[in-house]
Parts: sequence; structure tokens; C-alpha cells
Amino acid sequence: MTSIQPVPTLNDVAKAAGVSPATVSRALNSPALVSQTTLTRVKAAVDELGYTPNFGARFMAAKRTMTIGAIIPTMENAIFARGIQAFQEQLHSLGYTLLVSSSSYDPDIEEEQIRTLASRGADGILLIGYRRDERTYDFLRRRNIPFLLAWAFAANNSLPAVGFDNRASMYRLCNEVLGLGHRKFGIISGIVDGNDRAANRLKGIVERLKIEGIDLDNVPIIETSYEIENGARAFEQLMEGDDKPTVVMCGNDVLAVGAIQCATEMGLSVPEDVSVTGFDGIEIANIVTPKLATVHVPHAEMGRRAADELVSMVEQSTKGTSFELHSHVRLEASLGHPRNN
Amino acid sequence: MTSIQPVPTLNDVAKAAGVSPATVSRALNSPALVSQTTLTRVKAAVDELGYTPNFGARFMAAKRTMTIGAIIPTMENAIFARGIQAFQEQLHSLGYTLLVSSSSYDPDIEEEQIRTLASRGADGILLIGYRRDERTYDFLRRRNIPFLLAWAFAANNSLPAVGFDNRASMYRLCNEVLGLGHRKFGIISGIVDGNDRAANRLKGIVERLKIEGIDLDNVPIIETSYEIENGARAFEQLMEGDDKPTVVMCGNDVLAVGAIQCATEMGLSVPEDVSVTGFDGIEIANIVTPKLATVHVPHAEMGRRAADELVSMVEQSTKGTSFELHSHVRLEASLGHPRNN
DNA sequence: TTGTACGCGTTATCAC
DNA sequence: GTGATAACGCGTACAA
Repeated sequence: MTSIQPVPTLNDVAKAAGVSPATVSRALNSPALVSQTTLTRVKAAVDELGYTPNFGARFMAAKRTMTIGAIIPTMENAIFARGIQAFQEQLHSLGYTLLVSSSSYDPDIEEEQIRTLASRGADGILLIGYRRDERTYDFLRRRNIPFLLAWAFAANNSLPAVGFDNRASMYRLCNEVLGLGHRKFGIISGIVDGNDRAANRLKGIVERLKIEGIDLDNVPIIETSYEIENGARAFEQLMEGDDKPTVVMCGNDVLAVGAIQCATEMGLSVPEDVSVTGFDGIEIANIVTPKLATVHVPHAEMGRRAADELVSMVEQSTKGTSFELHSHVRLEASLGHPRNN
Repeated sequence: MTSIQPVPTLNDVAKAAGVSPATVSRALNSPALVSQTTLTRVKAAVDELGYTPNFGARFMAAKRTMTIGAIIPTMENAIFARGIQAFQEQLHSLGYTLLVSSSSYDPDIEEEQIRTLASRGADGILLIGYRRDERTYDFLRRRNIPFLLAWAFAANNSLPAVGFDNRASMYRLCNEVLGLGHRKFGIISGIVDGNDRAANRLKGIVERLKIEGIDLDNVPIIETSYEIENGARAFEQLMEGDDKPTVVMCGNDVLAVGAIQCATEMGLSVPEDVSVTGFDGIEIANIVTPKLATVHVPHAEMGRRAADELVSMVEQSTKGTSFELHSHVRLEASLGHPRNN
């Protein structure tokens, strides 16, 4: 029969198995140090009682939690979904548990969540992008909590990161756009403030346009947060004036899909009347009609590598090695030649 | 200057503030019981040292964690994203932290994760759907951990749930399809085993067709997991035979989008050659061309209500009240009359 | 309003 | 191979 006690402890298991608590602990954590017979008896008692180790107590005694934390800007759209899923699966296979939370792109919330994860004894933390208050990094260093950045990579920055070069990627895409003959640009960027990925993507375009000698004062740039509806509204605004762009480059796929939808509603055809480009290579890029020309990012690989690297930082106490993944410009039907008019 | 000690404790704060540890604890947890002057001194010391309460210790002493756990089948596609995001935001505003993990639709992994959450002292747990081993429910009850089910609602089941009636919703959609004159059906269902939502959606169609007197032996049903690519392959298979369906009803939007894409590739036009329907009302339903006829589910509201209900179960120690949300059939261009041939 | 002292469940360091 | 025992950091009676 089951005992009356609702939550069995190590002690209860010990009594049931007729051994000392220490032995139970060993049987669970280093089975090699325990004889076969006691091992089976302990296991039986554990099952019998439905024992689960108390995490808080374990944390206090052992200082390790086998937990990795991750803070992403949002769970709602798909930008981070695939990467985080891969991250979590890889962690799982390494014996770690993932705690995810989302900051809604708010630095203050992010910092609060970092503290929460620290309190909970996260052995390591994954963060998105570089830009955040130095104080936040200081906190992590003081606490000796290994952290790894993802979704970005900057060769000139020494913080450990697994990601891709947002600026260079967008630069390459812009190259293709120019190659098709476009000279009248419209840009829909994500909010740049506090978001180095968005900032660098924008920079990639701007730099390339400068080199081309295009007057940036005549290039309308709208900043808005990553929602389909916002992409649509921004697109509408861009197409209002007299001197309409022949191509609208967007900071990510979500904005671009909004732009394409708006174009359709306005009776404009893509790419005949106007070309649209995105960034990320998430699923909707393939679903929208026409298919979206975008920069494809190896999300799953990034998640897996991040897991491997972060765990090795935790286990070997190493400083962490940065790793650059390569993005890939994907030309699709949403990008065509400008109409000669 | 900062102290040498890497991780400050309550004791350190107490010393810095010149008070006892108990007073610091009170200042943090029930400020009302502490004088203004000491309160400010304690706060100053906390900031100075960058103190964060040790979660494990707090858990052991207080038995509460202000943490809610949620286990969802997958993070990768958008089915759960919006609901969970709303759930988490609502929890946050109630002062709780959310721990999410995904089970990859595997009951064993789910059970393991429930135990993990229990170990970590989750005050309450959110699970998706009804169907799981009774042993799992026993475990939760023995541990006195309040749990709430979501994404499903069955009037005849006493487990607390916040969701919608998957069977009835699909039944209503099927009604509309029949009303347009369709009599040749193809069905692409999610994996039914261990997934009551998928099973009930299928049941909704089957029941309605039976009433209509349609011979179910002639209705091809393909079961496959929720991925776009799988929807496409299943669709291809359905359209292979001589006696092609005039409508393909899918177990969710992801499968349906795959079906539509496949139709396009096969040179079939939707809905002229074949109609397609989905379920969930996630974003891609609006992005695909033609727009997907589907059952729209109030995900955000479900998430918010689930948070409210679960927290009240935790705080008032109530049994939990079930709540049915209403889904809404949305007719869109992917569903039309069957071609008379 | 504040301080003292105990216990929460586990791991790790010793002995045996 | 196994058993005592001392931490770990916090909340909370209880006392002052």
C-alpha cells in the first residue's frame, strides 16, 4: 500500500529499502558505487513510493541543477521556434532541462528574467543577440553563470556567440536586389533600438546602397515591430507617395508577408509592380504567394550547436567559443526585375 | 566596491544593512511588517550586493515557488504559440513564472516532464488535452499538484479543463461542407493514438457523415503527424485514385496548408478542383492562397483564462472549474461548391 | 518592530 | 559498500 505521506523523501525511500539515505542518494546518482542487490531494492522502493528528488534541496547541496535557461524575445511568431526546439532537444539528449521564457523584446523584462533564472540555479543561459546593458553582463559574470549568445555573430566581439552575421547576410541579399536593376528602395525594418539583429540588417542594406551611390535621403525607412499587420501598414505607407519604390526590403519574413498581403489587397502584383524581400527563412516564406525571397538561416543547426557549446562551457568551465553559421540568400518569385516605366 | 563573495546571501545583506536575516526576509516578502527606515536600508544593501534570493532555499523553507509548469506537445509549429504566450503573460501579471517544455507528442516524455516539474516545485501544471495514462493523474493527485487541461473540453469529463469541443467544432465545419453539396470526402487526420483532440476532430467528421448516410468505407482517411510536408504527401495520395474527393478535410491548419501547396504543385486549383479545410485558425490559414476555411479557436483567451483558473486553483486550493470556449467556423476561399461533372 | 533558532531534503566528507 | 553528519540559504514560529 502507499504511505500516507503525500510527498516521499529520500528518507522515506531509505526506510522502505532498509538502507541509509546516503546509500539511496548514491544509488540514484552514481549507481556504480552501489551493489547490485541494494540497487534493485532502492529502485523498487522509489517506484513503490513514487519518489521524485526534491529539486530545491538538491540544488542547495550540490550547486548544480542540470538546467539551462533561455530567454527569447517572443514565443508568438515562428522566428525562434525551430531553433529553440532544436536547442531543447539537444539539451534533453545531453541530460539537461530547458527553461524558456520570453521577454517581449523588453530589456527590463529580460534582465528580470535573467535574475530569475540565476535564482533558480540555471547552470547556463542562452540569450539572443549582443546588445544589452553592460550591467546585465556584469551580473552574469559575477555570478559565474556561463552564457552564450545566439541568432547573431560579430567577428569583432569577444562574447561567445553561435549565429550568423546579420549585416553581411542582408548586404548579400541587397546585392542581389541591385543586380536585378532596382534603384528605388523602400525599407521596413524591425525596431532597431536595443536589437542588434534588426540594427545590423538595416545597416547591411544601407551600407550597400551607399556604395551604389544611392541617395539615402530618398529611401524611406519605416521601423515597426515584428507583426504581420505592421508589415502591411508600413507597406501601405510606402506605396502612398508619388515616387513609389520598385522593391521593399523587410527586416524579417513576418513583416514581408504582411507587405505582400497588403500589396495583394491594394491590387498590386508582386513582383511585377513591386518586389518584396524578407529575412529568416521561416515557414511562412514558403507559404505566401508568391514565395518570398529571403535570407535563409539554419535555425535547427544553430539550436543544436548552441546546446553543445553551452553545455561544454558549463561542464568544462571553458570561456566559450564563438561559431559562425552561414546564412543563404534564397531568391524566389517575390523578387523580380523592376518594371521599366 | 563590490564584495569578494560571488553569490551574496540573505546573511550578507543582513550584515550590510546592519539588521538580522529575518528582518531582511520580511523586508523582501512582507514589507508592511517592516519600518520605513530599515526597509530603505535593506533595499540599498540588496542593490549594492546584487542579491537574488536562492530559489532552492526559498522553496525548501516556504514550499511555494510561484511557478507554473506547462507541457505542450511541440513548440515548433504555431498551434500552441499564441495560447502559451497569452498564458505566460497572464501568469506574469499574476506574479508567477512559467516553465514550458515540449513532449514531442510522446506520453513517456510528458510523464517524465511532469515529474521534473513536480521536483522543481511547480505550484500548478497545465497540460494539453485529456488522454493520458491514469497513473499520471494519480501521481499529480498524490502530490497534491493542481493541474488544468487546455485545448479541449468535454462536458462529460470531470477533470478541470479550459478549452473547446473539438468534436462538435469539426462537426459544425463538416455541416457547412455538406451544405455546399460535397459528397466525396478525403480526410487527413493527425495521429489519433494518444491524442484526444485529433481523435475527436476525426470523430466529428465521421459522425456527421454517418448521419448523412455517406458510406465511410469509401472515405479515405490518412493519419499523419502535424507537419506541412506530411499534409502535402497525404494529399497527393488522396488524389491518386480514380474516384477523387471533391473536398479534403484536414485535422489542422498545418496539414491543410500542406494540402493546398501540393494541390498547387499538381496543377489543381482550390477550390474549383478540390476544396480544402483546416482547423485551429492560426496565422498561416490567412497567409496561404486561397485563404483557408477553418475552425477558429480563441487561443489568446484560452491562455488567459487558463492562467486565471490555474492560479486560483493554486491559491484557493479549489478543485478547478471547467470552462468551455466557443470556436468559430470561418468560411474562406479554400472551400467552395463541388464541381458538377 | 526586530532578533533567535530551527527545519526543510539533499549531497559530500568522512569514517567504518 | 555503506552509514553518520555537516553544510547549503531561506522562512517562520516564538520570544523579546
